[in-house]
Amino acid sequence: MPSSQSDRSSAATDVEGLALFAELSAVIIAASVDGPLVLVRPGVPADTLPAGPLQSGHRTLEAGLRAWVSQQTDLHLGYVEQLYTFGDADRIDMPGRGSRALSIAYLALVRALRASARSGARWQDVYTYLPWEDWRDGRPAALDGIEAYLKAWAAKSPAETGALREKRAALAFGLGTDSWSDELVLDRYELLYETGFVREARQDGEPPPPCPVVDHPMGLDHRRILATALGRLRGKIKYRPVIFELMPESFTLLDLQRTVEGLSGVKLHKQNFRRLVETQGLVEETGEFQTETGGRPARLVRFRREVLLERPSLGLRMSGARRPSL
Amino acid sequence: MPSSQSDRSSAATDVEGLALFAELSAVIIAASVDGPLVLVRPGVPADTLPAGPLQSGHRTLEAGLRAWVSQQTDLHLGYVEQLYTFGDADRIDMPGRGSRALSIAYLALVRALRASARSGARWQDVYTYLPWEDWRDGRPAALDGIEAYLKAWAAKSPAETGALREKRAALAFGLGTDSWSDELVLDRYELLYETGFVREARQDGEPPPPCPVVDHPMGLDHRRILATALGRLRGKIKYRPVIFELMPESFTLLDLQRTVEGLSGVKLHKQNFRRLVETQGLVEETGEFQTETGGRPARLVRFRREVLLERPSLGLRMSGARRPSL
DNA sequence: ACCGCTAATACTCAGATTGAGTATAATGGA
DNA sequence: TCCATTATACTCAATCTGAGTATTAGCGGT
Repeated sequence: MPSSQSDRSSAATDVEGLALFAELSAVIIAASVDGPLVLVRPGVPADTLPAGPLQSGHRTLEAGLRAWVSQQTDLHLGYVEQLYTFGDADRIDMPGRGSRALSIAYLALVRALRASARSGARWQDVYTYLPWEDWRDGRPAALDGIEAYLKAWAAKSPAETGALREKRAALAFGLGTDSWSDELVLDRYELLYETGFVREARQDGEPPPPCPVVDHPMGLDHRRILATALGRLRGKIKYRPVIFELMPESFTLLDLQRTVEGLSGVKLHKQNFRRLVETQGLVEETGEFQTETGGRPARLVRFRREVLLERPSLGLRMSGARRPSL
Repeated sequence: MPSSQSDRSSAATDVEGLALFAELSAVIIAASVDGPLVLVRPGVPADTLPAGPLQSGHRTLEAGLRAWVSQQTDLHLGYVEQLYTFGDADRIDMPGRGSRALSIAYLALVRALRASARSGARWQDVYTYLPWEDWRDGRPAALDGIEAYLKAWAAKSPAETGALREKRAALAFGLGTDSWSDELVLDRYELLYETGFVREARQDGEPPPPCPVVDHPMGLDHRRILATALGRLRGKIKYRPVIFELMPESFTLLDLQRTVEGLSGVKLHKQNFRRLVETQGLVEETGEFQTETGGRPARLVRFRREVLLERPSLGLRMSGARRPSL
């Protein structure tokens, strides 16, 4: 029986007796030419992320996660980072009084794209689940419905809170302005959850929004976890060279740019992007060329691993993030 | 009995039967004129952070944390954010085979400084526990010993790994260069842990480093948690206006600067700091003045809360972080 | 009333960084 | 050979940054 090891205050209620269950879940991201992919286990009511319970054989949480992933997918995880621990009492319907399911979510980046047959896991476009996050081809169509829906939601409440709601929505979705903050993924998701726009937020029988909703179903709170992961990753690539965890050994600068664009969901200014990569010294030439470019052949470069031991904070600050022509 | 709710692969070992115990712990930070303070429960072998077990009455993790803190300290938490979940099997000596203690750590910022009598909790200078992190009065004395110790540690291993170790240490502590990265708190701690410099990393009987070690004892992995919190906070104040969670209703620009300097552990260029705060529109005048400045009276300002609803990413980018005269 | 001390506030300026171009160089295919 | 296409090089103004200098307004003492 576990008991408090350092608590000296008087706990009013049950110090013992909460049956805990911890699940390790992983948002595994890979890059494709069309954008970021996430590994899911396709399921009948909804897709889910690879996950498994924490076991006594796991010396560390990360080791446990790696064990589950290799058991379920044949994939070797490179970069792994802890994302967030979810533990609301209602995150799983009726887990039973006195028991609680925690979910410790991790973000992992992989190079390979071999979907494992062993488990039936499959790579899915990240934006299948978060279609309003992709601005690479201009304003996402899903935003029309969302914008109207949020306006109605704001109008539905008294003036005071209505104005506040309006502001929150405007901030998260850049309404009214011409600025889109790529990192606010979680803020946007939570707004859509709060308003009942995404399906997992609605009770049985509650009507869907009057506009086409394109949120491919995900189980439990997995869409929230995915949103957390995407937001974190979009932030991280700006100050740490994690993007290279997704790239093959050698690649062209355009490959790199496409990968960054896919993740951050916006188009970048090509010349400035190269300038940034070059001046930061993030890559070095391999001496080889990629000829199937459709135009002049491109130098193949590789990540300069030494930068990890030179300056502590180096990433792609995304200068020249430009709005796709409104 | 909890059981996996979404697992379809064959778990090799015990899917059930791991007795879990989750502790909610809090790094509660407040500002004083001399620098940041952390709330601790002074203890005999070592100080510990306020903490308590997750209970079934806690609807959310954050609610549970707030409940424990108000029970133990009379403090009202304002800003709260989840930090990290620690769960290595060996983080507590021998919790028993088949049982595991998780610690879900939170960072909280408070304005008030009333240490609660109810629990005997006390405010302590953050740098009591991490003395090598404070560069406000020039290079911290503790670094002399650390530098020598790390050099010896690197030399102790074969050339190959030795060089790597040297680089890692140089990167984290800015050895050789004149740059100190305030955010690398956790990297530095982990290096000191790995080398056995901090006392909690040493087995019984293992000799302490040959230099004076000034790491005031902290229980369990609480120093690691504190390091995580400080690093996160140092990063966050640069792009989010969280610093104002530590400030009183009205304050002078110098008060604000001192608070930022205390947290980030470096001195800033005064004129540029003000320029930044002003151009970002982070504060507004109250019309009143602070006269006990020792010189010309200073305007009292307050945080412009509206900025939270204007631009999404606003903080004190710490331009003009200057090295204290080496 | 004046002096000197201290800190607040205002203004300056060169160098670096950014955002947004234009210009030129190699390919493959019609 | 011309053309479409992409890579790569170079330019330039606007802005941002780092580091100053200059001026202002209190206080305490004489």
